[in-house]
Amino acid sequence: MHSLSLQTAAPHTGVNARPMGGLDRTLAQATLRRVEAKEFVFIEGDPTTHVFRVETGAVSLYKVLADGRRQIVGFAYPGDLIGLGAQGAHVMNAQAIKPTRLRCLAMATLHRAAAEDPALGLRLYEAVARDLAATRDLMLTTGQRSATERVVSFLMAFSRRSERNGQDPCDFELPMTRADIGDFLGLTIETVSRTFTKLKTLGLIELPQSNRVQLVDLDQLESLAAGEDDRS
Amino acid sequence: MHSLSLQTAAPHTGVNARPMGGLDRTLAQATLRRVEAKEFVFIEGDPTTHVFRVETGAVSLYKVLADGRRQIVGFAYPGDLIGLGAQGAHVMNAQAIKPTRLRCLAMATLHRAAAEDPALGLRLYEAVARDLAATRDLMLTTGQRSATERVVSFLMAFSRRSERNGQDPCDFELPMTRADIGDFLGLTIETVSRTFTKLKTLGLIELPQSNRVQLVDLDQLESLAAGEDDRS
DNA sequence: CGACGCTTTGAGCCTGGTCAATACGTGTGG
DNA sequence: CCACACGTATTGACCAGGCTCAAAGCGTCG
Repeated sequence: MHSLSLQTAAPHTGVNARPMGGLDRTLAQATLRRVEAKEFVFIEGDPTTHVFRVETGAVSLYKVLADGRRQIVGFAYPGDLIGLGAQGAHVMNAQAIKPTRLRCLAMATLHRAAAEDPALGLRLYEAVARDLAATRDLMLTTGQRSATERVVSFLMAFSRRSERNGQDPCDFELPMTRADIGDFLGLTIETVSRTFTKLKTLGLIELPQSNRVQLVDLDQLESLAAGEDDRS
Repeated sequence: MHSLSLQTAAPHTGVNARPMGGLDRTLAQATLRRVEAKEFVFIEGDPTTHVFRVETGAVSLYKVLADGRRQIVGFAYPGDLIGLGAQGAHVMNAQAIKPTRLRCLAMATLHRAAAEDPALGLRLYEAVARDLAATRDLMLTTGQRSATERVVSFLMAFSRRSERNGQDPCDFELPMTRADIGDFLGLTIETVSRTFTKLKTLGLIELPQSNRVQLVDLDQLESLAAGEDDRS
């Protein structure tokens, strides 16, 4: 059980903080910060002074090219840590996609805590490793799957995440816009939208509102997602 | 300087082992393993018993979908560590792309060494963080860039890597096939090949042999790579 | 020399991008 | 209360970049 971590996940980067032990205690007394939708938590180039844990809300993590093209590399939801793994300066942007509350943990504090609690260092290591695994899964998706496969994979991953959190895996609200989904999956807004409509027409999903999704035919969606790599 | 790592890099996943301190000592006496081209170092699902450091040769790291589509998430070159960050079982395949020698380090040994040398744990953490950064860079490329931009980015990254290793940044040999490059960049063999020919026609590169590349016009290539995200 | 693996090149097609118009929802101000 | 504006989403028509299928080239090894 000293095993180095790594796990599966998907539109869930940012690291899930399941049994975070000592970290929880440390974070409980960390200062709370509120950010509005579209407000930045940190920006590329910012010195990495803090690590944040999302308490409520949601945050998008992305990189941009000089000409503005944007790649969202992950979304962080309640329980996820963001800002880990950056050395000196952040190499991407973290922007809230809805009103969000965050626990702010100074790097210095984190290091102090890690020095006292050797298990904490391992925890952080595992957190980053999990992020890495999620990012690679995403790469497999954006690099190899068709538009429909990508969107369905995304929905299924979100569904699993819902379930993990004890919520309905077949009826959830997407906190992000079509543009966010597109920049996450490497598609345009239009393609994302068209794909949603197609899935609705096929009777596989329902869209009571544009941000609310109901998965109707899980089996068929599963098969549309195509070739869940291996595991599972 | 307890700062958590993260750095830039690109077709260079697998983690570069610059000043690896205690790890070097540990690895120096680790057993050596030779694998032929196309031989596997480990396969998805294998128990993670060892971590490997590439001594000579090159290894591709990839995930596959059920239907065979393949995404190479990185290449490991001499000095790079592979197998880190996996928990219990490997989640991808590591396959040599040319005759390769590896140092094999048992997980148990690694943990023992980490217990004695606190800096080592940090090192491993940084290694994984660097991998994560490289993977995200790659995501930006495969998700947002055009075929030409991808191929040129790839070549430029390879060139930088050559330079880091004290070799000619404008004349190098690609150890991988067109298929590997394609599966790395999310393109087909044909597109990769056509793009190479196009760059040659434009007078930006030379291809004395299909695996040997000479970069002729660095400036123009640089601009073709388009929007180096931010840094730099 | 022939076989095999890798690469290059060609022709045609299709998925997804682009450009553009319209719809929808919410908040604001007259 | 309605008109309007703004941001987001949907839909349509068209286009093109990259994929597919197919046929040669080329190098290497037996």
